[in-house]
Amino acid sequence: MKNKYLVIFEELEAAIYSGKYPANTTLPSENELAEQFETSRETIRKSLNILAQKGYIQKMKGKGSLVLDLQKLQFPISGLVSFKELAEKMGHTSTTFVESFSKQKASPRLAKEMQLNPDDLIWKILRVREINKEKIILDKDYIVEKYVPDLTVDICKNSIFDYIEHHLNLKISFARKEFTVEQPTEEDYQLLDMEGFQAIVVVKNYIYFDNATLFQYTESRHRPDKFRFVDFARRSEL
Amino acid sequence: MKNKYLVIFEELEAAIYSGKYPANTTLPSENELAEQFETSRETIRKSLNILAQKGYIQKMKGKGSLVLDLQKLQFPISGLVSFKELAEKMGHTSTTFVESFSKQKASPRLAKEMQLNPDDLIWKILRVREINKEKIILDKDYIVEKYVPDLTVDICKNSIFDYIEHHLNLKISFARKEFTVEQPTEEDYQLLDMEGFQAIVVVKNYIYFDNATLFQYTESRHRPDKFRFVDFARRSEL
DNA sequence: AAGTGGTCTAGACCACAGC
DNA sequence: CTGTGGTCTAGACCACTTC
Repeated sequence: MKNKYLVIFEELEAAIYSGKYPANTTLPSENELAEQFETSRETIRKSLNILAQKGYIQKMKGKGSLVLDLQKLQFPISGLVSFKELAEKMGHTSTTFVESFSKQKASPRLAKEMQLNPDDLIWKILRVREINKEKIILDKDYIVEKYVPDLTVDICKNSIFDYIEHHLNLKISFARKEFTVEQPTEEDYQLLDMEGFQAIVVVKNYIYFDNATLFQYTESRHRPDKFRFVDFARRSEL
Repeated sequence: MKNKYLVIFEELEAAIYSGKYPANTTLPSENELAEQFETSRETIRKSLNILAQKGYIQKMKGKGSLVLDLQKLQFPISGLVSFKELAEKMGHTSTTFVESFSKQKASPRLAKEMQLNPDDLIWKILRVREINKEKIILDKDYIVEKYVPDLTVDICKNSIFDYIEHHLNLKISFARKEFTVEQPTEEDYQLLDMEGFQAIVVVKNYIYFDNATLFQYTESRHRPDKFRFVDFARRSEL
């Protein structure tokens, strides 16, 4: 935590949460903040841009940086967030069941979808997520073995993301997500508490490392009544 | 279009599309680009950051800016994109039917959801979107009348966004989107070609101006088989 | 006219990759 | 060691808002 602009961003974020800068007031001007934090204006601007991008403030030319109402806007569950992080944020009791766990050669279909060499091995993991005693999510993970060689069932019971980021020290950089709604398969009916629902929300996730290599493909299948995705989007100017 | 960093972004974007910078090669270094475009490195960095945010490149410390494969990643339909823009991008023939169009006092429920004064008037617009001869999307728009006073049926047949941005010259700034899957209502069955589907994808959209005032609430109801949402997300580092 | 945020500059030092 | 991108600075000018 040494980057000045990140430190300042976090201080301002905390200050907004604490009520030091209430909603519908403006932050001190960029020049004032630069003085307060003993830094240059460009650095302050970097911090403010993160606040804006995350939906804390709205900058207005000639006026100032308006603090937005977090209550009103609620909180985006967007970005790359793992099941575990999410469940904890919501304060739910959750359990993960590892239904199957194996290492195998990629099927031709998968090899194509993940752009693998034909002899690359992949981990194939099937997990069921239970929230409040209901089996609601089916996660199918396909992870390139050569990048994440020492996977175990125990790791899968917790967070694979956590293991990759903190134990292997690999940086997850970006992901492409795709949302669709499909007919449930036999597998869905068998493994989840479908309660008569005849649709399933499928989130396909292609996850990339820092160096732009695809290392994981995840298909998350959610019971439709329990699925909710919130996004905070800024209008791109182009 | 006078901002240097935007001009440079667009040139680089075009160059990537044209094949001048093929996938899996690196762009010229920031110093080289600064020379080429006769500008400072910080300005170049602004342009490159937009490219990265949009998924064109991946920056790697010590190495360079890698051009990503657009074919592989496909294109995100994310952000705030109107139905019309979207249909045109996909190359589909599309029609919009304005089912109803009225100005009225906001219902208590809506007034609360949109944080309005009890005597504010709103436009209420019901539109059905037809793509390839199938009625697939039901759009319910609620627009605060005092911000957009002169709405007409003709405008609704085209793009309301377009009207607001280019004719009223108001700046749309950000939106909060929420995706859920629900049971279709009677209205859905009546107005859309539901073909036996028993679920509907509901996208709730709260749209804000530049000055952080909420001016429009839109509920877009999609037939589940025709719904697809793609997102390109960078891992936030916090 | 004074204050605000938006852009741009020319330089500096750092951490990291690769030879 | 050199070259890369990442951070930071101190200043400048501009467009916009407010008085």
